[in-house]
Amino acid sequence: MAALKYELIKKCKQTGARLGVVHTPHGSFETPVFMPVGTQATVKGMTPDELKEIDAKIILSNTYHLYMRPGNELVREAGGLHSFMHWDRPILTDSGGFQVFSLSDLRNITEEGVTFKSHIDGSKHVFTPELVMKIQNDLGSDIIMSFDECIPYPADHDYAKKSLERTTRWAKRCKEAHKNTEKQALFGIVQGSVYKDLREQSARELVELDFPGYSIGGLSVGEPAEDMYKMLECTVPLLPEDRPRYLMGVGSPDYLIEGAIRGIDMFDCVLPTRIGRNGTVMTSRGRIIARDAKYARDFSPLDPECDCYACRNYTRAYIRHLLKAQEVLGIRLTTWHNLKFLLDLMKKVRQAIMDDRLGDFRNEFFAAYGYKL
RNA sequence: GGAGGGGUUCCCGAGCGGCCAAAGGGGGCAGACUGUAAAUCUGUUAUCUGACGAUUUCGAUGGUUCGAAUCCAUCCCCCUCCA
Repeated sequence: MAALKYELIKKCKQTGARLGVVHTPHGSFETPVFMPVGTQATVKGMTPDELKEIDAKIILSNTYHLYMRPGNELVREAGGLHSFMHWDRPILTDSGGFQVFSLSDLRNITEEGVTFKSHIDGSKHVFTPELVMKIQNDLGSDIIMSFDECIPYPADHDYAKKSLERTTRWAKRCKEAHKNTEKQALFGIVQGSVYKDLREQSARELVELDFPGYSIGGLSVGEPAEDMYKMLECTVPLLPEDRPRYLMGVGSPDYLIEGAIRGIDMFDCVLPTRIGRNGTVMTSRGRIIARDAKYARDFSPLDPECDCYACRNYTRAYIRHLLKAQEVLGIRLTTWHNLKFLLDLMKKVRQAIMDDRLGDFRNEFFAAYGYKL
């Protein structure tokens, strides 16, 4: 039996967006889904029970970080990542491909793989597709990513092409190295920067390799939103209908809705947790910087339309006070709220697909949030 | 009573004749953050002006000097030690 099954429930008549269910060894989740990021085997500031309370169905963790610390062998000894971190629902692990991008001054890329200098102690490590598979097999996540190169924006066509072709070769090596196919589903990652022909080439090459799901990477790295949407429009139609499509690293409300409209099923992003820790919250009426002085005497909740733990029990004035005083509860509450906000947003997106009105929902949401239509 | 040290912009604290509206912290204010090297980073913080620039600041008052937070005099506070 395969580790992953995608079930298409229905398509929105208004937009073509997909409502589906993904089945994994640790349970199922409805799509489109937002996955909170827990890089170091923890969603910063949240316990697994709290994540369940806000109805998170699947979370993300990271190959590079867990390999560096505490080490994949240790996680395996602990009984795998689920057991180690006390999370029994699905987990997706990223391959370290994003660290190829974000730790660019600490690494060197060759055909064989990527040599990293550890950001922790400077020690040298070589990541190959085979090692990345071994690490993720040790971690035991339900959905694993092939090792890719996430290139910066802007990138010239020539480099983007060479890079995507190497990413395809690495994907092939990943597929050959990955033996635990009944417990862990391996996704290939589409690259190609903002070039239509390259995105199409990448998608075709990966589909040829037949993965149980497909990721779209290398977007939301600084390119204009319009470019990202165009890339989705030319990529998604080339991906098989019976497999989930995962847009990596995307998490602002507009991107989530626009992504769903273009046929994306899965999203992850550090945005809600990071901006929460830095004092910004997303509300039904747009973003607010909760630290700002104008909320010092605002005794209303962060978002009057939200029923999360923070909004049920605390005021903007109190949360602002906690943030200013650098109390951990402050960033816990903003994190909690932001995650609940996005998880609720995706619930509404799924309902709108069910009701064939995602286009209307988009317009209503954009107007309330303050986005341009 | 004697000997010494000190009072700097919201706070702490550097500066010790011009390059000083005054380093550096802190605090305040504002902004950014999108497969997490992030509870981080950036900007700003005398007044007036869009800007050039102008004006008032370094305990107080007077003075020396082309020019003073910086030198001198007097005064007012604070701290340490001795009696």
